[in-house]
Amino acid sequence: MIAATGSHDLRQSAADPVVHDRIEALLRVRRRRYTPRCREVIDVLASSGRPLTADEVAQAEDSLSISTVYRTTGVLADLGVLRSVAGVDGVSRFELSEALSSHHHHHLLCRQCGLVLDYELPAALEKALHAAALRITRRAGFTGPAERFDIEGLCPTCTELVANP
Amino acid sequence: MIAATGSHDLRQSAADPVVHDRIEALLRVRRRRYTPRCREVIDVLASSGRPLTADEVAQAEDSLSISTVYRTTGVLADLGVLRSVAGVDGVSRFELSEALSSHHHHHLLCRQCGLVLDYELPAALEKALHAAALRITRRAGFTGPAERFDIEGLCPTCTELVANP
DNA sequence: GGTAATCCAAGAACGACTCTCATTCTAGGC
DNA sequence: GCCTAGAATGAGAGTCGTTCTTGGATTACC
Repeated sequence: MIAATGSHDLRQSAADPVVHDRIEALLRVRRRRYTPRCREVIDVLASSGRPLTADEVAQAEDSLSISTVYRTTGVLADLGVLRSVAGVDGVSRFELSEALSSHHHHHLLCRQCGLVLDYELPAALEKALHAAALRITRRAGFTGPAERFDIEGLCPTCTELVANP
Repeated sequence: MIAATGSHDLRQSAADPVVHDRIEALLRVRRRRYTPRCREVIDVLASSGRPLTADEVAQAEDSLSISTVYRTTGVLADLGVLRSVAGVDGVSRFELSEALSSHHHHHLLCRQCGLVLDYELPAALEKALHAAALRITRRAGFTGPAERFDIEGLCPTCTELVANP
């Protein structure tokens, strides 16, 4: 399943109330408040069908300054609420962690404009990949592995632009 | 197979003469010289068992200034001689393209220090992944896909550091 | 209501990378 | 071997994404 194909717009719905509750609980443990700014960052990311750059998050909400977005995403990433996605354009993007968004997925990246979309793999293939990743990390002495099956290509918009410049 | 496990040192051997010849031919078509600096960049990358940052390349050869490394790697990446690898630390690393290094591989990344190592997947799994990637990109309207099965974790050195700070 | 902790915005600082420009090198013609 | 045009080089300035700092605003808790 592919989210936000073609156009680069954001979805309309905000984050599930349960998601907010879980994040608030996590923050409480760390003695941090679930502030309006923090909630806004979560809502923007939850309502987008794809990982967003700090700049995109700040643009989506007038009340969010760029430094607030960076600070908040940093804290939330530390807590495991957000995941940082390294794009091919050197700009990092943020998305809700899989534990909160409740669907395991990988990324489809455009090597021209840096767009990042989500997709899901068939369960059988996912299982085989996971087993292979475990074997490989163990052999290399790595710990705490997480695998990513990223696919890089040209998005429809950039493909069109290359064909008809 | 894992290259350069544990210690982060570089291999000793330089690039295969055939590799140099092929790169020189590619550069000639573009009216560019295969200069000593350019050759040094290739040698450093070919003799390393893992992708290197621009800084690491410059450090490996006293005669290479950082701007020369960035300029040269840019040209060589355009030609398809080098591949740029986006690390988890936001620093890009370079390696010989698979066409030249003649082994298809993926990357093992340390989320702490950013180290990138190479590894190879069993052929059967590689084939299944490739087929899945084709299906997914076609459905999303992407073109020219290239898939990457990156595994992220803590390298042995960083695992040790976390255990005994 | 008081106060201590946290949050916030603005802007400075930082670092990776790119660009600029004066100098050096080199291929190819004499 | 010498000349010259054009490519390559290195130092340093500039750009841009990201992080840090600071001083004031807000909030939780008493």
